[in-house]
Amino acid sequence: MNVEEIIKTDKKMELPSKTVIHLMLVSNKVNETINATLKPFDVSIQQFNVLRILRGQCGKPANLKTLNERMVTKMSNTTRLVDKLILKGYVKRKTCETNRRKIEIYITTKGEKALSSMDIAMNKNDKHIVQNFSEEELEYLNVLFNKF
Amino acid sequence: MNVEEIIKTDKKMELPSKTVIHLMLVSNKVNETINATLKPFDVSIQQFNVLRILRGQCGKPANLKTLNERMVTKMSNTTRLVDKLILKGYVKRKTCETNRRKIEIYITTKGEKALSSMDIAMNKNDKHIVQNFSEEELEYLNVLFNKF
DNA sequence: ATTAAATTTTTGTTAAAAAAAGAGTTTGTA
DNA sequence: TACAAACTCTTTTTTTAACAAAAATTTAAT
Repeated sequence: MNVEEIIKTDKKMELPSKTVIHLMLVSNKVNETINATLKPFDVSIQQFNVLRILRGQCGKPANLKTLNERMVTKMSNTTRLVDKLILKGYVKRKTCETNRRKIEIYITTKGEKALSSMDIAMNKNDKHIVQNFSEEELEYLNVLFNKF
Repeated sequence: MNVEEIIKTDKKMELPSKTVIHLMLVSNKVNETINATLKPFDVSIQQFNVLRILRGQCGKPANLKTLNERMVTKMSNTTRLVDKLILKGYVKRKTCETNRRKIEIYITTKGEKALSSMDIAMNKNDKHIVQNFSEEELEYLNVLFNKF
């Protein structure tokens, strides 16, 4: 992937702008491979992320707000995103007893199993995506990412 | 932005997976700022990109296929994306005389003017996004991006 | 010259995302 | 208690994207 080649005509581009465009190109490319990887499982990236977050809760439920803070999508969409996961039987929803505004969301056994097989495919894809990096480069890339 | 903090619970995550997630978080964050920056101008990121590509053509028209090769979206949507820009008076469409399958797309003077003011806002935003980076770090980040 | 194939763009349909407004619940304060 | 404000979630509406298929034109082959 080479930005210069893709953004041929704008020669006078400053480094910050170039970097941002480059970032977008990279993330679009990566996103495509992730979508393709998850396609056989019939879940979106966001749905996959929710499942992972729920598993990370280790039995403890997560409410919508928590999910949202750890995710990218907008609150209003999280509701329906969870709806879809419920339809698939991957998660369960239950109103919190101590604060009835809150909705507690759990991953089901079925959800955990599905997630396991997704993980295998995703891990393979992740490795493929960064195959041109050495371990040191990856470590440093993560350090740089923290500066955003 | 710190992944560890956001993906708290998954301790056993491998470096490639961690990096990919980190990338997604960063690009989502950056995307949000870009959307916010363009919002006052009432154009989407994609529309902005089309305008930039057209300006880069230096008077020469671009057809839909060319636009598409330099963009992310699907062909079928590029048609409608250009429709929106025409409605705003930012671009013009004209069928090619030598090959009437082709549609030539030009940026208008109004479009160029609008784009100029977007550029100022976007450049400012780009600089803000990478404010924590030194120039060397940015250069190296671009080198690393080329490895994807 | 006709027909088949390829190219370029558009249209229609469906699903997903963004934005804004709304409903129910709790908390704090007078 | 009562009332306002804050919190959490849902609903509705509008945009945008994805996918499949069709339309229009050109190219190539027989």
